[in-house]
Amino acid sequence: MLYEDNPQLREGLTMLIDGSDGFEVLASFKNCSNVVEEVEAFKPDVILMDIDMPGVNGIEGLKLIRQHNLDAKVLMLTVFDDNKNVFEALKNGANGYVLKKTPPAKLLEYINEAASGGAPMTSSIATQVLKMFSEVQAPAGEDYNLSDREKQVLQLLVNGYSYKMIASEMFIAIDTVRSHIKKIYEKLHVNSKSEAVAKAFKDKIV
Amino acid sequence: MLYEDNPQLREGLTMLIDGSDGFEVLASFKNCSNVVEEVEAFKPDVILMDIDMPGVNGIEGLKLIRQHNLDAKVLMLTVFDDNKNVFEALKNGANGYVLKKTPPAKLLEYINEAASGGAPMTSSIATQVLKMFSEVQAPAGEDYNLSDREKQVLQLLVNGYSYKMIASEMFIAIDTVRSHIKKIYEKLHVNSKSEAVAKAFKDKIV
DNA sequence: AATACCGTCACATTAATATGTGATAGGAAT
DNA sequence: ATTCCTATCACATATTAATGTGACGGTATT
Repeated sequence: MLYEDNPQLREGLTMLIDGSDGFEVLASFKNCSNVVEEVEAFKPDVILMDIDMPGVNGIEGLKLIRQHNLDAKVLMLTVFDDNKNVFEALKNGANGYVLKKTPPAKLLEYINEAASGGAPMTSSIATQVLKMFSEVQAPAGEDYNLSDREKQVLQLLVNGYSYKMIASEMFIAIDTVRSHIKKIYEKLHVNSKSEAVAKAFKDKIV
Repeated sequence: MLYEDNPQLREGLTMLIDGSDGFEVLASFKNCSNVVEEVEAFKPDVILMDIDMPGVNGIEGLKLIRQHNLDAKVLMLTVFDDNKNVFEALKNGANGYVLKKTPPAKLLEYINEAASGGAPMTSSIATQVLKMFSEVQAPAGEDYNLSDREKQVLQLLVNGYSYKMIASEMFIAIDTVRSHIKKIYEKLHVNSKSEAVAKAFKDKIV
């Protein structure tokens, strides 16, 4: 099934696919404004989905399809490999992401791959995807050198414990808790509980 | 360059690669215990890196290579496509991830792809990668129905502002800040600043 | 017109936090 | 042997935060 606003490209793709053994275009549309009904009606194996369409675009269409738990494979098909759309598409459960400049033979291969549970991606996209992964990585930034005891106190702070509760949880005096916390603040360069908690999350200390 | 502990496979790969036009194995090793020196000495374009090796394994080796900013492409080569290793490898900057069962011709193609800046992946791996993306997605959990003003206050709390500071930042009385915060606590089902801050992070409200 | 929020402010009280200044003891490193 | 760090505890004080109760005007919905 095809979603593509450009009539020429839509026809071109239809001819390519219909003209190939084992492939058939069930239907094609110029945007996703009725995507749910259409997919339910035609039950395609694979949907070629353009992103940039007037009206309801490809990303929105993809979301709708996934929200309704329709089990078609969705292969995003677009001119640009801009970071934002790639990420949006992938995190919303696209099954692949290929550029329109893909040669026809390769495109058919990709459709097959998507149909059989693969994840076809143009290599420039795959590279981007990998880059996103390595960027997700912990910034390996400052370690802050929190001692074990300090980490433990911070953990309890994050969990919303008061000083008193921390003291009884750790079997130490409340004043000891205080001094740990003071040390933590120094090490994290903050001066309030909320900042410490926020930093603990941001820097993945906890 | 090859890192592979199994001598048979090491030789087999060497023969395959050396026997192919345009390919050459510079060196091969049975683990990564001296990976940094070796990579610096041979300056390979692409490294085929087994993961499961005694001593310093492939993931560790990859980390070492990236820590030292050596610019070789690293293509992970492994028997299993287990989730944990895939994720570890990718987030540490692997350039590709292929299974050992890949047919020889395809493997050479993958090496080429890696060398030219691509991101070759066995399709089962690519599928996993996509799955990880969609899992990263916000759980679209509870909305908590915070009003605009409440969100703003929460944001400032997260940034470590005191009530007084929030009041002056928002040009409202400190008592108004108090009442906003009380409302926030009710909506988030918490009863302290740190819990609210923690929840704000966990549920990506901010 | 009644209801339900939102956003604003006030007063009062108790609990918790932040900060300063020490002190003691044990372990690790030089 | 000395220094440095961790972990523990104490006392004191000022600031903040949490909670309760109540009020007023505005907007949106029904």
